[in-house]
Amino acid sequence: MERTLIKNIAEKEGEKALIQGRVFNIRNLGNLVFLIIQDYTGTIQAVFDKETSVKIGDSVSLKGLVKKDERAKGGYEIKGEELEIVSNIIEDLPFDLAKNDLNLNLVTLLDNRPLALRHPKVQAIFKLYDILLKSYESVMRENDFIEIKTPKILGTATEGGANFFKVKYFEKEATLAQSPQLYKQIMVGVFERVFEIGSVFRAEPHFTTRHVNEYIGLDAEMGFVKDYTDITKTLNTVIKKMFEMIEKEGQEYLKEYDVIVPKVPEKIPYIKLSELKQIIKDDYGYEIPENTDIDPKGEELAGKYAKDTFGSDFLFVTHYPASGRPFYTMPDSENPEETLGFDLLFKGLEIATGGQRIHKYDELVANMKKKKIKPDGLEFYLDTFKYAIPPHGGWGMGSERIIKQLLNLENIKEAILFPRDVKRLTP
RNA sequence: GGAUCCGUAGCGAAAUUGGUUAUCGCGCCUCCCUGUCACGGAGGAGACUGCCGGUUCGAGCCCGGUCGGGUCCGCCA
Repeated sequence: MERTLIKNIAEKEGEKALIQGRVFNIRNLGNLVFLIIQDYTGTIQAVFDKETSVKIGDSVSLKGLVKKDERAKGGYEIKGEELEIVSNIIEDLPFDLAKNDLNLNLVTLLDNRPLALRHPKVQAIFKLYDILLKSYESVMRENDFIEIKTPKILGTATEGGANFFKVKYFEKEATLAQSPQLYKQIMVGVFERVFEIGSVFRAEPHFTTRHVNEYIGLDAEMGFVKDYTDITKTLNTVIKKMFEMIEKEGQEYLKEYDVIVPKVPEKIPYIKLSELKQIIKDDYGYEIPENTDIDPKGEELAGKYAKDTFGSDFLFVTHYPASGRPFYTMPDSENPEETLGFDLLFKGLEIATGGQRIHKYDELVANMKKKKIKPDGLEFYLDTFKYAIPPHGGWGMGSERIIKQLLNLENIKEAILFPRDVKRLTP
């Protein structure tokens, strides 16, 4: 008999069906036993009138008559006839998967990740993440970007500094990519519009709920931009489409978290960093020191400001000071102390960073000198600019941060299957 | 890296000011139950309170050390 997926059970009404899945819960009422069976498409109740030796967690294959029954969740149930345990647990599960909420400490959740992922509410995060990745890919393609994959093992750190991982590479020392930055810029000179979904490695020893040492970046780079607003406008469109797709396709999973997908404005409000700092000080009484980026408390207030003033969960913060931005960032011609770099905040958390880049060779070399960055190992990148790269720019987005903010997760690690942090290298 | 907090059955928590046998819920085991859906009921097992040392008549609780972890800051997506 061919397997019937649980989501298709209605098609088999009145017939005998074969269901394969895992025993999610057992409710034993004596001479009436309910088994809740979970496969990758959903759960269904099977009724047996004899007690079996089956245990929660076992993988089973069962045959029975599919009946419509209002008393069962979902309206259908299976009158069980044959039950075969195809793989049995040899140890009791360490926590109760059958409860509505798993209610585990983060450490327990992550230490037991393969098991915890069997819980529908945990799975919902990754179903939504799947939609998110798909939506990014499709909206980028719609806008003529082509997908590229750039190397993650590099000879030179992308952006200098000490926050990269060193790896042994045969006789040489290599580093793991901190971002696809240099390669995506090079590719602007080839395809003009490119995007990448790829791993990013950061060796910073951070201990926060929004950082990990490996994450998936949603990058993009585009050529022939008029100025940085071409980039923010494109990102605005991309985010809007992504959220629309998540809302359309993710209802089943969103409701697990009681979440309403926020409306992305047609035009996400913009504000210069310097003005934002002033507003946070004047309106919210919180002072951020000069010459620094906004701190987490400031970001939270910026989110509040965007909501209060524009009714928006999103806010572009522009014109970051040159001192805090990487060497390839285009300075503002009206004020070289500031750059044409921006951040995108979602509910008070930075989810993307981007900007216009320097496209002229001489300016790039000069800026590197100014920032005291040696060109050693970066020749392949710099040389590209000798051959007329158009004005361009792009962004890098933290995919897991979007999910964290969307579902109001306490920790970004909940949105990563197998997160890597300072303390955690397994599972 | 700095600051701060926390380690109590498999899981999640409680334990008054230092006081006698460490409590509760879930799970587990045995029994009862033909419409449960976080099933219900009765009974039972399961903990050297992370580890080492100290103070005290007495330590889960106070002190020192050690190991493990969380959160915030810095940094960033």
